[in-house]
Amino acid sequence: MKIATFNINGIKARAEALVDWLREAEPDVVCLQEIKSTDDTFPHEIFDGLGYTIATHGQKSFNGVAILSRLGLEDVVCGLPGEDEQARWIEATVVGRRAVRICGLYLPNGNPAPGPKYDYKLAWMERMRTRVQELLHAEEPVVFAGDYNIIPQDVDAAKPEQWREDALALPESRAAFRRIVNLGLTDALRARTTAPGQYTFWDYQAGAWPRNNGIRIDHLLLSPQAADLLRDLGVDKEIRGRDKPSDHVPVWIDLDA
DNA sequence: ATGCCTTGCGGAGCAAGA
Repeated sequence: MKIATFNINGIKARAEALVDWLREAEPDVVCLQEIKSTDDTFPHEIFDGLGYTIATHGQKSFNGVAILSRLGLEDVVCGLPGEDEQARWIEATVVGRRAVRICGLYLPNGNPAPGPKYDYKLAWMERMRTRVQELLHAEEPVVFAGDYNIIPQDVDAAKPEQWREDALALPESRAAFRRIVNLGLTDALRARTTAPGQYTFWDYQAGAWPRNNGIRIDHLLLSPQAADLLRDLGVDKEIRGRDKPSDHVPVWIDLDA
């Protein structure tokens, strides 16, 4: 079961590029972030003939998450428990040979820090931690896939000094991320390699892509039962060099499920 | 240097991203 996460940065602006990538990569499940679309205006028609079932949790202009699946989607839940005006979380169960709970998330950016946006980020992460804890009680395969807006360690940035005061890398942000991971999750990429340079985002500005000034902020965290099924992982980096790309690239895992 | 791009909204220039 190939499961990908991709911050698409506007589904309407990226429809053609997304379909091209789907045809090439053939993922079974895709968690999309920043669809920047309501459920009503989500362009379902661009996926016609590709065989995906789609669940969306959108809002006007900003944020918005969705899950695409070639294996169907069951028990869809939108949003973390508690009130939230921002569409950042969606869950569904996908059944292959094994049933896998998929959580697609778009964690708040949090800049500028300190400030109300940073407070919202940390509070959101605490709400996520509670939900992760609940889901882990089932002792089943669960995948938490998305744009975490967290640079876990200095090795995950080309120029870590540029991010010292940033909400993506502040010690309190990293500690909140570790509190989630330490519930028993595996960072799928770090289970495969300790190598530096595994970036998933390059800013549009200041020639970040040609200079390879990237950061790793898109992650797939696995429950113990999902980690036991991990067969392969990849970052589809070449997508970033195409015309009109998202500033993020897809990250995927293959589970023996 | 809160800009350097890019998208959405709406029909000009902001807000937001990271």
